[in-house]
Amino acid sequence: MPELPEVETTRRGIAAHLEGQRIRAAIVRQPQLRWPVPARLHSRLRGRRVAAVDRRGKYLLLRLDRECLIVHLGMSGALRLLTDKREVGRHDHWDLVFDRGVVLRFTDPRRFGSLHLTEHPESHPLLSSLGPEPLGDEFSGAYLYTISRKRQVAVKHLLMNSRIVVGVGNIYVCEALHQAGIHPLRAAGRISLLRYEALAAAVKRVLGEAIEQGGTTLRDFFNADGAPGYFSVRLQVYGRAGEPCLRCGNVVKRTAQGQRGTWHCPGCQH
DNA sequence: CGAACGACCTGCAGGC
DNA sequence: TGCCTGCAGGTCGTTC
Repeated sequence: MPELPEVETTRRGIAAHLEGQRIRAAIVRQPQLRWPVPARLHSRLRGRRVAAVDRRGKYLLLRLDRECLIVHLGMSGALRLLTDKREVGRHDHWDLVFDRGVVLRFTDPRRFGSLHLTEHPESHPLLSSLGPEPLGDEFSGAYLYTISRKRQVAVKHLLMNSRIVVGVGNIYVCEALHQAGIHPLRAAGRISLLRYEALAAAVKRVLGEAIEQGGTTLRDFFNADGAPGYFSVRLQVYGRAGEPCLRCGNVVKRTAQGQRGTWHCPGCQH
């Protein structure tokens, strides 16, 4: 499900409601996620106050007074804020219960999501070797150009490597490469600085616009209020195999790159 | 070191 | 109707 815009949409949906609130209970129904949920979560969290809700790449950081909860939504995960009693579904794996009946509920059919509790998130193994944020100043055409020299990997895979840059998943990498006119299979080390500047700008533009639209809902993404995102209608290539390219009119192609689908326009991406 | 691939898990659409 | 296959927004660990 979620790439950076969906995670950021979730963060914005829950932050103001949770910051300053105390956790009254933690309920774990299914501890077998991508990694086992920390043991004795309830006793470790009860009474703790949420100081802030931050994001690093696709990880949400619920900063408590001392420790930090690291939440990843995996492929199909979502967090919702519930303000009234709601029936517990088959994939509702954990809840954090706050005052006045407010519940933060994690739902994840495929269970690729995760929950960690740590005192030092910045040095946590999951976060310590992440690359720069795509919307920050460190991520630029010059950065991509420098880091990609002599690398044979396809540029699509370079952008999806979280050590290079975080938060760029399969939807938005296809969209950004299309906007920049770059073929997804092109070797990363054989792309000019000028084209990388166009690509970095495209990444920032597509992610920024998707955040404005509340993310992309393909099947099952919903925000903290249970509403879908509205970026789907703006997708230019992702999922549009056989349809005309909206820029040049050629037929959009779907290919397989590794195990995953890649969509591109043979007419305007080289 | 870089690159390729399998692994984790469930749900759904499509073909027969 | 039911069974099978392939596909789905992520990313870690293993192998070459």
